[in-house]
Amino acid sequence: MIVKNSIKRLLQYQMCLVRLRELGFEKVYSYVLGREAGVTAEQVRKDFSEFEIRGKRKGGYSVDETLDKLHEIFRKNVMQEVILVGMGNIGTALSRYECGFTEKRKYIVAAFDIDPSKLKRNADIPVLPVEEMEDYIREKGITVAIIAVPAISAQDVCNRLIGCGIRGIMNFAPIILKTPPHIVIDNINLCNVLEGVIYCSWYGKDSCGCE
Amino acid sequence: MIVKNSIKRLLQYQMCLVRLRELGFEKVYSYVLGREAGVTAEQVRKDFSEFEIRGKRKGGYSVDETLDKLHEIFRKNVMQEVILVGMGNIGTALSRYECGFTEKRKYIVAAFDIDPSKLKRNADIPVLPVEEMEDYIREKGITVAIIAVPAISAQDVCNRLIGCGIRGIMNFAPIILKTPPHIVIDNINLCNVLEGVIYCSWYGKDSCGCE
DNA sequence: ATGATAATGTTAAAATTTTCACATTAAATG
DNA sequence: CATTTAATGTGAAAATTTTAACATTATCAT
Repeated sequence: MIVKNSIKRLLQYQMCLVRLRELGFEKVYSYVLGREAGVTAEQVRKDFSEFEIRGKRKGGYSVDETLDKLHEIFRKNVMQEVILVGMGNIGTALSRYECGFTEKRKYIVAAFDIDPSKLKRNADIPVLPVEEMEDYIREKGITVAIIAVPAISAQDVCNRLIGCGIRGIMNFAPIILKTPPHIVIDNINLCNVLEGVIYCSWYGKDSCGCE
Repeated sequence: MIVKNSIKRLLQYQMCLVRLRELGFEKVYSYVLGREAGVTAEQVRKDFSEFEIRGKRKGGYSVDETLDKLHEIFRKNVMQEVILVGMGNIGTALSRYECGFTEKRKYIVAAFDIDPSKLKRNADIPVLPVEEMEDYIREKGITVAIIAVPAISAQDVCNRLIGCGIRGIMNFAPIILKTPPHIVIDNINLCNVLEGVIYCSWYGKDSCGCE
């Protein structure tokens, strides 16, 4: 299962709205938000319509009300606990990453690694041996995981995660994981993203479609 | 300008083919490659058709020939030099990241940071002060950059990059950069990706569209 | 050889996504 | 208070993307 584009845009809008609020905006028009989020005004209105976010016919959208609605949609009030598997370069960076714009909440509650030298049971985000992974997930009722292990072991890790109740996976291993259809997965292949940018920057507009 | 989906899939195919070759495959059928890459066989054939990658009516696609074609499309023989701006968590991880599956080439040739304590002029990937960024880019003729600075300074960095000839940007700052239409940009908002996965893992299939 | 088979390649259809157009309505203005 | 204005909200159109169907052709078996 793949995350829908409209969901991704909604998250963009959320991010933009937080920033606009910081800048003192109390209301925002679809074309302003569109400009900020890099989409058309029509797209903003259509997306908002789909999720029943309403504005005022002349006055645009209330920043606060819209953010409230978005926070509700994305359950910002509920604690979102996520585990991280693999404390290599990417894993370590993620464990330290604080997103600049969205409201802060606790994301990663524990990390797991196979390498004994990386374990840190008492750190802020404890790094535990992978043997304890399944028990931890079951005990805490975790449902979302980040895979940041080498490609060779990613499918195995994935299977184990699904086996103990994980339903959503953000995967950084450069491999397409095979999962049952109800599992949500987002593959982020950093090399491929870069290659795509390089390709399009060479071949130009026509080869890459839209604007 | 956004990177087209078919380009992204082509890169997936490339990755899968490298792996299949390592496993000893000499030819591959569209449905096998589709399975590996997480798409349908028709999609594979359609994409290959678009880029004039041909197979044999019964024998499938030659792994080597297809990879040659893909390498040509993505100019794997040409050195692809990229610079990195911002040596925080993400930047540092990227500077150390070796993609597991695609052929190795030199990607990041230099990094830039504003913090004097992070500079390392003689490292494998030198970390230089941002003041030297423009000169470096112009001198070496770099055209692609990775932005991994805080959101607050990302637009400024972006403007400077474009000003000295950068045409493609992979952006990790949680903000939509405003760029002229011919600039290629791929925004990777890690928090939003995770939020999207969390959302869909809660609300399930129907809310996230396709399979 | 020759026919059956099993894959590709391509054209058409379906589905999805985005854009457009405009009716609607709240606010501002005189 | 009526009129104008400037935004939203939505249904239809357009564009894009994906899927299906099937004609084509290389291979394999007899």
